[in-house]
Amino acid sequence: MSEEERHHQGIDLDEETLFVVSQTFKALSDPTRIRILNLLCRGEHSVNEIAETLNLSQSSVSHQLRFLKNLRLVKYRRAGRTLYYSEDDDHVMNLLNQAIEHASHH
Amino acid sequence: MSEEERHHQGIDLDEETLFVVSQTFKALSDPTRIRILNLLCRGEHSVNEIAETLNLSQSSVSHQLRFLKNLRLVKYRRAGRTLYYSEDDDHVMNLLNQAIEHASHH
DNA sequence: CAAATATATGAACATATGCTCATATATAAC
DNA sequence: GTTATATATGAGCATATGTTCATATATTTG
Repeated sequence: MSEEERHHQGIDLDEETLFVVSQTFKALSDPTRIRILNLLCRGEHSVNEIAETLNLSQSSVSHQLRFLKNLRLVKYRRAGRTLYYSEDDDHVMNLLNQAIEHASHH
Repeated sequence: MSEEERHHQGIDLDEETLFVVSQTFKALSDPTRIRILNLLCRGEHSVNEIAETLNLSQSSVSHQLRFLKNLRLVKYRRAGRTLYYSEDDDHVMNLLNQAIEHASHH
């Protein structure tokens, strides 16, 4: 059995894979972060735009964006004093969209 | 724009969808639960088998199985005094396997 | 029924998490 | 430089989470 095939069958996950997977899902396990990522699906937004659109405090949004940035799920570009955040991980966004798609059909 | 199309574009998630999605990912955000689900990918296992195979306490496994059972991610069948647990949500197992597959290629 | 085995459960505890508040930093306009 | 605006950061707090320990429940065996 090859290395790749074993992954599909669910045999002993190594420590690093386990950590990465759990961290990834942890990022998607909070309603606020889901709403932020879901908003960024539509395109880039500044911190204040996110806060106003989702009715969250500026501080809360900034903290969550730092969290998402550390996991490289979002990135930003600066324009003057405004930072425009956007998504930065197609694979994770794909997982999120699959889950939303599945959950919303009920 | 139709209801279905809006989901793909990421506009306002309703409260229930948000809750279901966050709960689903929360289930997948813990290393112990990931290991349990990953083991159940290979077929049904009793509580003690899971505990021994993954080197976890019986109590911890039972608690986590209750968690997973409440979310209908696992089910069980009784054989005497032994309960054999197995996976019960193809969609979520699919999300997990995608993440594992992606993470393990690094 | 009693003893043994498999699993479930509840309390307690330490740690993690997400928010708010206050304040700091950075850029722009004047 | 000073002021205004956009964002970041750190402390503090309440709640959530995962584990262990002790014990309860359920099923089988004798």
